[in-house]
Amino acid sequence: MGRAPCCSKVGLHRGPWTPREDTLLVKYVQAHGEGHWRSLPKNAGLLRCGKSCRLRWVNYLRPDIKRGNITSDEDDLIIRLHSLLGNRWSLIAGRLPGRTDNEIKNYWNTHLSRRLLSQGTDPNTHRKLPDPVPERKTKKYSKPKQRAEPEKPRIHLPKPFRVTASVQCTNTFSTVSSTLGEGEVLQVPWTKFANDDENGTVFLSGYYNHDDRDFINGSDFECQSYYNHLQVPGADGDCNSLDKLYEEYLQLLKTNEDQVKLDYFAESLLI
DNA sequence: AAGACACTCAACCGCAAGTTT
DNA sequence: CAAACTTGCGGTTGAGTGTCT
Repeated sequence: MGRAPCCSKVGLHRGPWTPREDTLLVKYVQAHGEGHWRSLPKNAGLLRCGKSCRLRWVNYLRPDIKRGNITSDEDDLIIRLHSLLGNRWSLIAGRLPGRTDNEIKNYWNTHLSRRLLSQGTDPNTHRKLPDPVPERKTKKYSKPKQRAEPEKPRIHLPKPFRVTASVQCTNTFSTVSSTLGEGEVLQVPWTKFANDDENGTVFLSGYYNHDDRDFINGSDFECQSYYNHLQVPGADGDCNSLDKLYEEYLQLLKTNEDQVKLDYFAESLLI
């Protein structure tokens, strides 16, 4: 598959993964955690290169992978994020819990870019084209059958985040939590104070546990602690951060001629 | 029924950025 | 500080499968 190997990896297994290899990889990562991909194959008894192991884990074996068709809401979000971020697939995937950058990239290339073209929009610039390109008649295609996999809980591991000084505290957890299912991720936007030249948003992630009606993994705790530490004025008063961010986001989309603002916003999404 | 074509997506690559020595 | 190593990203490829003729 793909191109010829860049270097000779004599004796290494290539191509599609076998169930046995998958099992070995999953067991090893469950026991030792992610990382150390270079030494992983040897330790796990796999005849694969570390890169291949990482890719397989990240794009297929991770327990938080969301299988199934991409919903229209996700469609919409991908298009909007792409208009802001371009082909930064990993960033876009970071906003879609359970989706991988590879999946979104594939989906964009096979569905969305074509659809935008047919709607008269340049998929690269998101600007109107003079002449819409008629959509190719797509044949009905159903996904090839995947190996049967046991139902797994959807857990979205939070991405590392950077918190800069002077962050506006919000209490959006309760606002959003009612829409979350067990184990689903919350990504709460925290807007920064605009008391310096930086505009931006920091996304913090956590899990919502309906039984405890609380967030786990410490993110909210850490943030709260951080706020307490900063003693930010109004730290417990503003519950409308999500709304504000969304409005801000819509405004930017409406005025997408203003590339500077868009770039600013896009930059703020960069972790 | 069979071959040609269309389509999807897993897996590959090279490269850049980050980290360690 | 530089070299070596590791990790992650985006672009690309082609095997496998569905649909059409």
